Amino acid sequence: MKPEGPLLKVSRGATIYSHEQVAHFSYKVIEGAVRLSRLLPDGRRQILEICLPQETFGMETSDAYSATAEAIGEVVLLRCPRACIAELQDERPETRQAMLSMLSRGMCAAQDHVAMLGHQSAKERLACYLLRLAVGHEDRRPCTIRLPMGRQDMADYLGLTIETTCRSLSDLKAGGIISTPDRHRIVIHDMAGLEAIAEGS
Amino acid sequence: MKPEGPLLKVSRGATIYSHEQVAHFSYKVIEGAVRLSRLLPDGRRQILEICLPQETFGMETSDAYSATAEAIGEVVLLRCPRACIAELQDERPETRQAMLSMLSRGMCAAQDHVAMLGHQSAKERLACYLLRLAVGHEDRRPCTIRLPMGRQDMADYLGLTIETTCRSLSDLKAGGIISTPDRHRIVIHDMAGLEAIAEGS
DNA sequence: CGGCATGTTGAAACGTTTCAACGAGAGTGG
DNA sequence: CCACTCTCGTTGAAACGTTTCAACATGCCG
Repeated sequence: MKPEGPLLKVSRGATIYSHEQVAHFSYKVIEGAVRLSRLLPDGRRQILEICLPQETFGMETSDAYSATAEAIGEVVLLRCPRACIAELQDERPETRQAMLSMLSRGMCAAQDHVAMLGHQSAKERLACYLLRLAVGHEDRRPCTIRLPMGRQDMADYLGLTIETTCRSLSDLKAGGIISTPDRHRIVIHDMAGLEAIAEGS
Repeated sequence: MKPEGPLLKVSRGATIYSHEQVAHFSYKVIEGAVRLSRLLPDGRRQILEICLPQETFGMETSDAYSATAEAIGEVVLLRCPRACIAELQDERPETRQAMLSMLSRGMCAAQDHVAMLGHQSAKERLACYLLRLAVGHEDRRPCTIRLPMGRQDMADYLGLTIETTCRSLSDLKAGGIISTPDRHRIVIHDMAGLEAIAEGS
C-alpha cells in the first residue's frame, strides 16, 4: 500500500464501493471508520467488519468486491489501484508477504466473528467488541474508547437488534463495568470484569 | 497444490492439526470431509468450515494455524509443505494467482458464514447449508445429497444446538421439502421451496 | 442380544426480538 | 435565544424462537 495517491475524503454515510461491483481499488483507512456490509435478500443487513485507522479493506483477490463499503462519519482514505498492487508483487517479493499477511489477518478476523456470532450471548458479544476496540490501552486504569459508529451499526455487526445492544450496554453500566459519558465514548472501569464476561461469564 | 506427495489417510475423528500450532503443511481433501473448528474459552465449539473433496485448507499465511482440523469419518488428504508452496510462488507467477483465489474463496465463505449466523433463523440456516451441499445437482428433480457429518457437527457449524437442528430438519420433512432415507442422506424434493426458506421465508 | 453412541421428540425456561412509547441532543428558523 | 423538529438512543411489556433437560427411539458393533 505504498503508492501514495492523493488522500481521498469521503463524507458521512457515502458508499465507497458496492457488493459485487468490479474491484478496481484497494483502500487503507487513514482517519475515521468504514463499515463492510452485506444486504441480505430479505432486507436485513449484516456488517462484516468495521475498519479503523491503519486497517486495509477491498483487498479482494477475485474480480468483484465481496461486500459493500460505506463511510461511518467523515473518512479519509488512501486508495490504490489493484493493477498497481499486482505489479508491485511481481517486482518485489517482500510485498507479496505483506499482502498475504494482510489477507491472513482479515481471514482470522472473519473467523473470530463467526465464533462470536455462533455461540455467544448478547452481553458476551458486546464485551468482546469493546475489548477489541480497547486494544492498545490494554493495561488497567479506566480507559476511554471512542466509538466511531452509532448503535445501529454496532447492532448489525454483533448480529443483534439495536434494542438488545442498548440493553446489554445498560447491563454493563449497571454492573459498574463501564460508563458512557456520551454516545460516542465508553469508559471501561473494570477491564478484568469485561474479559470475564467476554469469555462466557 | 501440484506437488503430489503420497496420499495421506486419516482415521475418523483424528486431529490433523491444532489451533495455534505452527503451520508446516497445507492440505487438500481428496475423499471424505474435514472440519475446521475452534474451541471457545468456555468449552463450546464453533465449526468454522466443513471442507469437502477438492477443497483446500490450512493455507495459512501466518505462522500458526487459525483453527483445529479434524477428520470427519475416514479421510484421504493431499499434503504439501508450506515451504514448497512459497518456493513455487517465487518461481511461477501463475501459481500466485491460484493461491490468492483460493484465499479469496475462503474469505468469501467466512463472510457468508457470518451473514448466516448474524441474522438467520434456525430453519433458514439449515436450508442455506443444504443448498450449499447441493450445488452441482442444482437442477430440479429430487436430488440426493450425502451428509458426511453427524448432527452435532451440523449444529456446531450452524451455531445451533443439536436439538434445534433436528427439529428444523423435521420441520422441513413435515413441509414435504426434504426426506431423510437414512441419517447420512437427504433428498431434496422441492428445491425452489428450500431456496425460498433460505432467503428468509 | 445387550450396550452404547446417535438421533428424535416433548415441555418448560430462558433470552432475544418486536412493537411501542419516551428521552436526549443537534440543527434550523422564527 | 427559544421552540421546533428530526434523528438517535433508551426503556418497558408481551410475543417469539431457541435452549435446556428429560425421556425415548434407532442403528451399529461387540
